[in-house]
Amino acid sequence: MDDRTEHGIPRAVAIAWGMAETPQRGPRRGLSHERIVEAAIEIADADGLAAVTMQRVAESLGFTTMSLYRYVANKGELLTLMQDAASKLPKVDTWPPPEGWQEGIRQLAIQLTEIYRARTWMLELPRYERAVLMPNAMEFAERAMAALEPLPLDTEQRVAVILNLAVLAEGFCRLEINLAEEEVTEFDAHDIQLLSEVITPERFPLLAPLVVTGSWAGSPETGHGHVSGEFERGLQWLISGIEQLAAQASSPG
Amino acid sequence: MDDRTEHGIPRAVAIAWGMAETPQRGPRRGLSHERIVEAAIEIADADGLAAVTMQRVAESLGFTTMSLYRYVANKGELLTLMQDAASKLPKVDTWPPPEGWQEGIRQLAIQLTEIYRARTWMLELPRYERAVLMPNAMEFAERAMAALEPLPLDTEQRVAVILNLAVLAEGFCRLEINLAEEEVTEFDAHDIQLLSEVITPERFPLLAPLVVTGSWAGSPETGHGHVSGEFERGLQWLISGIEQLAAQASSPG
DNA sequence: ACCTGAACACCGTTCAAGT
DNA sequence: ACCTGAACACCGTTCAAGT
Repeated sequence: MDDRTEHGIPRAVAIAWGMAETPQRGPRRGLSHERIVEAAIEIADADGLAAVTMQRVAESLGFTTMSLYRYVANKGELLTLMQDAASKLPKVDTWPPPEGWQEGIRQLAIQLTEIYRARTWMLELPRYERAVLMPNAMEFAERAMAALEPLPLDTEQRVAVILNLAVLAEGFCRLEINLAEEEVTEFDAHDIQLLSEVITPERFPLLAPLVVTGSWAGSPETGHGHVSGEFERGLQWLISGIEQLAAQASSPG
Repeated sequence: MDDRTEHGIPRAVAIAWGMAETPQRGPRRGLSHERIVEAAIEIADADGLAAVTMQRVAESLGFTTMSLYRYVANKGELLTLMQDAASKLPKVDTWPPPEGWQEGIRQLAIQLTEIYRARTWMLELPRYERAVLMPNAMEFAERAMAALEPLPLDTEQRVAVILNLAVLAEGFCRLEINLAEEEVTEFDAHDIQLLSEVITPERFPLLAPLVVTGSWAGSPETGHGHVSGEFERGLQWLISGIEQLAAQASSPG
């Protein structure tokens, strides 16, 4: 099975949109794309992405490993489908929110971070196991477009807002998880003492003091080491940048 | 070999700073951390990250696979070391640039994207094979701090700028590579026709028209599909956000 | 058309042994 | 202390065969 359809569209995109025909004739057909993806996500949720092997996914469904290959060209395709399925935004009663486009932007950003934080395995997926044209990525973009509608921006500007929003949210989640898992967690005074032998004021005049005080990559006990404050600032800069642009656009000259 | 030192510092960090003692006594010692990392990077540059196996790295150095494990606790540690070694910023004559902090910020962002674009395998590294305290990450932060020095910001604000800068640059490189490799490259009118059957104006009233015209995930022939314009906008929003903050700080009240 | 079973060509990593 | 050689416990994926 090739991982492209007869067209330029990746097979995973076609499957996600339900465009990959799975004919009804023949034996049992106990399996389906949906069931396979669902089972894989359950395993990732429970035991992490490394636990998602073709064997284990199949086993959890009561089928042979090889039966999966009738539905999926390779493991990467399955991962791409998992990524999209896990990206489903929460239902909202009214959209965009009446508080204004800034609130809409902010809510979308927060919803993205909640998705990633609930499923950190999503940020462990290989870079290429994602596609722009998947249903839930489109849904995100559509909601963002709706929130931005009252603004006097051209298409490219709107697209830029959406991409920056997504990049910021994902990037800071990644950073947050890295910091939580890596060095920072178990830092103590002794470690900092040790690091300060190489991170000297001579070599890092501006940064060395911050490392010592814990302001840079600091430990949780110093009140740093979480990065959500920096994310909110970035979001605010994005929003005020858009405000400025909108003001220019509506009063030209 | 454990992947932590006796302290909370990850072994990879200690190695990168030259704090992991490799005693001189004993047989040949033909190997070193530097040579191993260098060899691994050469392989990644030539044949991609997937080609970097312990066997191939060792082989390219003329040693047994297992000899590597005397220097590196596991493959992940090697990947972390590769990440940092490949993150070396270009030498600059004068820093920060005399044109002002905005130019400094911009130059740093561009330098980051050039590093990633030259070595796309860096963006394929698993999320956890990165550490904040590695030498070249520190060097980046130090340069950014130097560029920001004239500004009346507090420490947390400066840190926020640096993190947003890094997140933006990396995120857009990732996006750019995804778009180049994935669906977009080989899109034609027929594909769009096919997609427009599921991406309908009913379900995606604002986005569907953009997909048809190629403004969203468009093909190169329509002039879209590259994302550097959106990155520059984000960078500009970041910069004007900082300008605004700085103006507030210097004229309080 | 759907699923199975056996086999292949890899991985990273262990362990005990050599010098 | 440094390196080797053989072995282990996995992977994803192929292929030919069953129903």
